[in-house]
Amino acid sequence: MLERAEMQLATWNINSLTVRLPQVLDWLAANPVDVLGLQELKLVDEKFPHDAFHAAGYQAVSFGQRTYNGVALLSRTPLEEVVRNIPGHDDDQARVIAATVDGPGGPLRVVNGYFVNGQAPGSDKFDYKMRWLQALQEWLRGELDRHPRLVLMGDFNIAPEDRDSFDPVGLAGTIHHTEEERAHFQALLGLGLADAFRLFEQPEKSFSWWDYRMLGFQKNRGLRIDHILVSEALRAQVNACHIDRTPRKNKQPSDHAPVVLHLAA
DNA sequence: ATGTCGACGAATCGTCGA
Repeated sequence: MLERAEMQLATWNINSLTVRLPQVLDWLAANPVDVLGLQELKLVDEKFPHDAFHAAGYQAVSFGQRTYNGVALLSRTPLEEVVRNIPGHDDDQARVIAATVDGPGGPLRVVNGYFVNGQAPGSDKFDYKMRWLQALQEWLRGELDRHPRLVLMGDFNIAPEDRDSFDPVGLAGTIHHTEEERAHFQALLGLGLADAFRLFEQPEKSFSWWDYRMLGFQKNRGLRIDHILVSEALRAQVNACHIDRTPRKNKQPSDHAPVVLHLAA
């Protein structure tokens, strides 16, 4: 039996799987990761393209909804113990899917989330974001007890620090940048999770999202809001973490770039 | 503040969300 040198996981907000399926398949062909978490499917489970992913070597579990939100996990190996949304937290928006996969050194719990955007501080949507983040944190506390080897990935819609924003001064206090959102991000780290991207030296102005407007990508006016957090039990196995900007250069790109995690076998 | 997208309904654009 051939032993894999490494396991790779990735997260990508693809802003409509209906539109972006060809790009996801192209990216997987060039980047044959073991696990991929997708956000903003914007389609119902009945329309999820299982056949296309299966042909590419992936099985998938999805949690979709019409028009908005929707998340999925793709994996080369079986996805077990699938959980949809935050247990005990009543929510009519499809934002979380979690599953257990075989990992290097033992099973790996993968939690994939499309965190609430929150629109603007003071809005009802911001209040919902705060409640959602609180519920996530409380659920993850137990989830980490049950599954010490855990990865939390997704579109967090939070720029954790000033260096994660193209304009930390001008955008101070606005959505993605508020103290309240950043406190929630720190609370997740306080559970024993580490921001895998920051375990390594990274280029300055590394971002994962750029507004479609105003030539955001061309001017690198972006935010780092897509993250992969790893539990303490996994930390020593993290070999690398990087953002792949290449799909953002394509025609008809998602506004987000994939983030990739390398785990040592 | 926003020149872009994408989904939707019911128009071939207006509205919403991001």
